[in-house]
Amino acid sequence: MEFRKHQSAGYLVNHMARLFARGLAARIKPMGLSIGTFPALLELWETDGLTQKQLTERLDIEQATMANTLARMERDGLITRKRDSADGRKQRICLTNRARHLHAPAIAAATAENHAALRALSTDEQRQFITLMQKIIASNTDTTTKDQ
Amino acid sequence: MEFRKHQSAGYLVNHMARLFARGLAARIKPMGLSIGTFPALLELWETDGLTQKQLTERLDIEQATMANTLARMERDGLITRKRDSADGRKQRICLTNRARHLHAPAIAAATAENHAALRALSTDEQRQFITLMQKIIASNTDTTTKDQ
DNA sequence: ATACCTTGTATAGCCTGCTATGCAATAATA
DNA sequence: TATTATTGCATAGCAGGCTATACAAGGTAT
Repeated sequence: MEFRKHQSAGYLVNHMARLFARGLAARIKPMGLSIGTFPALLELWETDGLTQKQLTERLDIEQATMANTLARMERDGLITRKRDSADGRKQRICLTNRARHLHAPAIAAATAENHAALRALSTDEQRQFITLMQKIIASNTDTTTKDQ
Repeated sequence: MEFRKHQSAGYLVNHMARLFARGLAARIKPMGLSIGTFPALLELWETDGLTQKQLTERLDIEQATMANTLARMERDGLITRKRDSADGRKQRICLTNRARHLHAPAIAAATAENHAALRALSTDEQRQFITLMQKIIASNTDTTTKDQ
């Protein structure tokens, strides 16, 4: 049973994710943002008016998690939710002005955190790292029913 | 503002961590374990009777998080907590028989999950990936006051 | 038209992470 | 020795992840 945590991918991935989360949280807290909203904001900055369903699919997040995240975002004045006139089940998620104005500083913060977190790696190593993660994610994600 | 999530280390790390967590959770659920207990169990399987303080330092987890995790572990019959006779503030964490017997199957589950999650990578790439993560974690961890 | 199925959200309840705070035991100092 | 500081743990409260479940809106089928 020679299991060494520092050689275990799962252990390292978890630890690394907590370190990234702490770092980004500290950077975006001053602008009133928390990390859970970030992925949703990224999607909405690119295409406003997405459905909750579309967000869950694009972000690989469970529907219930997204519903709760959107509730907090609405509470914090980042989004508004409007029922779709054509299909009363759907809710269109729209950014508020506040959220639109946070685009540039939030992206800057995320970029800075990525840079800082990877500072121990050379440019080549950083590229390798990204590529390896993309492979891992692709092979562990069910793409058969996503984002059609 | 050309920010692409699939090129962002932070985004990928978060997604990857959720995938690993889902995978391990599914594998250890049948034995009545959840992922939050795993790091603590790893330490205790190696050296039983550690203090809560020692656990938080070795796992880079906040004290409050560890206190809650240990409370769940005690509730679930994985550990017992005994006050230290020499220093009444400290609590020695000891594994129950149940936890000791879970060692082998739990390690097997974690090993299997690591293997499955990395199946898209060659042996060389897996080594590179581990090494890169170790570098990132080391450069983002404050080692000045840890584990003295 | 009625009954049934599917789809999109919401809610309840839990785990795992965090910060902030309280408190008891010990250590240090005036 | 009495006071103060430090140390170790617990608790409150929240964010963000999950599963299970409820429910209303929209389709389908008889």
